[in-house]
Amino acid sequence: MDLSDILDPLNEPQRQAVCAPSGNLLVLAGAGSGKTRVLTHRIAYLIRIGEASTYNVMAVTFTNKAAREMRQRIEQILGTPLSGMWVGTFHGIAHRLLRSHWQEAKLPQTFQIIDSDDQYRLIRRSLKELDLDEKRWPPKETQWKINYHKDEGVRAGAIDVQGDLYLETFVRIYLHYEDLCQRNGLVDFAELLLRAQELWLQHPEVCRHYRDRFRHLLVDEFQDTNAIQYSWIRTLAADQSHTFVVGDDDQSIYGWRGAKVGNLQQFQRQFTEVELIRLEQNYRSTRTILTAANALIDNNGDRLGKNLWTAGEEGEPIRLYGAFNEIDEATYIVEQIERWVRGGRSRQEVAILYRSNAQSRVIEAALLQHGLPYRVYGGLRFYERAEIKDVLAYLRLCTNRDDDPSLERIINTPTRGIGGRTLDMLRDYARDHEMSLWRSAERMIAAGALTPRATAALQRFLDLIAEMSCGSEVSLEQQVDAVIKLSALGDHYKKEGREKGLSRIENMEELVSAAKSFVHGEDLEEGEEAMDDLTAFLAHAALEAGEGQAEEWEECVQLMSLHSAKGLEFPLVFIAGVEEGLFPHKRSLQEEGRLEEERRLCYVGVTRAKEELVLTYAEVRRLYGQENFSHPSRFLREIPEECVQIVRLQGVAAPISAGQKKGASFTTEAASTTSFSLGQQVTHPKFGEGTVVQSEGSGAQARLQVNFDRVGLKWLVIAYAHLQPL
DNA sequence: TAAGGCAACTTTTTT
DNA sequence: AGTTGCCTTA
Repeated sequence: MDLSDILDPLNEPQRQAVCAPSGNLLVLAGAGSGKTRVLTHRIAYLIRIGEASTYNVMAVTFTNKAAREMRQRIEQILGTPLSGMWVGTFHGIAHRLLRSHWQEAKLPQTFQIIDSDDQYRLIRRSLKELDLDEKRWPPKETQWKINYHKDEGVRAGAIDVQGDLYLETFVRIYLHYEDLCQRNGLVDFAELLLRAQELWLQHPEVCRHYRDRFRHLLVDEFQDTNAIQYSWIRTLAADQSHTFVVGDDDQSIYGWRGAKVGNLQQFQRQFTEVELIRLEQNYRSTRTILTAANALIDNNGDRLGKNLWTAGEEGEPIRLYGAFNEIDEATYIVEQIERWVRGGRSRQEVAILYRSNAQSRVIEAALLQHGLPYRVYGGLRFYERAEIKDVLAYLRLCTNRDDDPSLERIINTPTRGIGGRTLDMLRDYARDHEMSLWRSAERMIAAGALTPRATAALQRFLDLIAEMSCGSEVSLEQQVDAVIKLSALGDHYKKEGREKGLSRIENMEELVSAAKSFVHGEDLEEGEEAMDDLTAFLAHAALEAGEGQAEEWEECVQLMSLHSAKGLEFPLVFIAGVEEGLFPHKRSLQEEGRLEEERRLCYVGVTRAKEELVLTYAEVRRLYGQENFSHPSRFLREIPEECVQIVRLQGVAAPISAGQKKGASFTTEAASTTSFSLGQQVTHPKFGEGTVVQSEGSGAQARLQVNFDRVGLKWLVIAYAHLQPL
């Protein structure tokens, strides 16, 4: 048997992992150490040597993108399509199970998946129905709490309130929400996993079936699994499956949303005879970058331990630029990118990373000013746009009339004379008679319980939906098209103003073509043919929200948060805003363990860089309309000096003219022969070194505000302060 | 019913 | 600063 195409591209530890005998394996894969390669080659290997067929393998990832890539790469190696193999996200696979076993899972066959926006609306509705004040029960927080419990595998009924009034109320909300979902046939993201887990536990015969089948389980990014995901895998694996887990505790950055780094250790303890393999050879970054990354992460305790190394070159030093303000910072970054491009390199190779999305604005402005094309990751995705969600709501109502949230969304969009009064009456009726809004509308019309005007408007709406639900005779594409035409959403959005309305209409057209190219049923198994095209399309829309922008991303500088940069790599990386308070973020300092997570985030950022890394911070940053004075991040001190080249322009005022409204590059000649300018480095006999950040007054009263490295902000009268320019 | 004004937010994000 | 959701007013 020829295994060379699978094994030759691997180094020793990688090969060990790929060829390990069937058992439980934990691969601790450092950044850039070829984790995906190991995963894909492992699967290819198992199939090639006949240890498993595609039918026996389940591979789980966190994102659809990762799942797609994995499938693609394995197919490439094996040169054959992978039918029967389950490769997908936790949620995607759970969904698939629930579709096949909707009865055992106690779901209606037409159940639909709701995204967090839909969930938010449902929770607000629950609060309203329970007569609870949103001030006391902020919907966002309540939503977070419910999801937290679900992620921990805890149902409302399982919470012991112990006479705690607050907790008791929370449980009432949680219960009500669960009830609402059940009655409407709706399943939120966390519910998918929880239901799937309960399906295993309550139906051992179902569980046994899949256990026998999936003798090989592979899980990517294991450090990101939460409690329910872990126990789901644990339940499925039992002691019969071989579980191959890949992760990196140093890249765990999602603790704040319930991910448990501890699951890596837990896996080691709970699964039988876990072999541990470390991948430490890095194929991505220069030695300098790795030295910095290693030193940085070494400040975290409680690690599984790992040291990245490379056979490659030392490379350029990491550059550190201390900007005067965020505008100066952005200008510096853009100038450096221009230099890079002048040197014959491509814009696509450059990424600008930041801790919080709000930072992108200033950088975008600078890029725009210099005519550099860029692309910002994050933000609203395709299926999350209002107009798309509107169309989807119509479609969902076509499949399931009892979907109240969808009905509420579009009953008066576009406006058709069904106002708040009518809706309130509908809601009351629905609640009193425990039925859906749709049925209530039918009944109330029949009973003549509404004004003639409202009755007519409602009837028109009911007829409209009936007209749209032409059933399975027409194609998916035609149905989507019909909904858009009949709903008159186009006209509705046209009123919204030229630019915006036009793009919304384009998006709706895009949805039609998405429906056209949507193929469902390629890889169907027994019990799955029950799902019709429309249901499958709606599930797809909910589970895969789509790309941020479908626009061309060639030759663009990439802007994104540090979180979304995980898993990517770029020859030139900027990390902007490396300041105390911003990175590490001040809100992470309150909570236990969050600082370590921030450090891991920094580690992730640093290890994105292949060739060059530039870190920047600003002395003054305007954030939320407030000027903030800050200090370089502690993380900067944790990077060895010999890796870093400091590029602050000494003794010369930073170029602050751009956008600085008043006092641009002022001087204070009157008080002293020495002049100071904003951003200038100075030294004080008592306070040490600092930066001039603000000025006030003139002549003998002229004062300067200086941000000192050691003692922070001070106002000083120039005439007495004995400041020396550095 | 629709528009306009005002107050209250503002870490990170996938499914 | 800029957005977003809520409430008032026409």
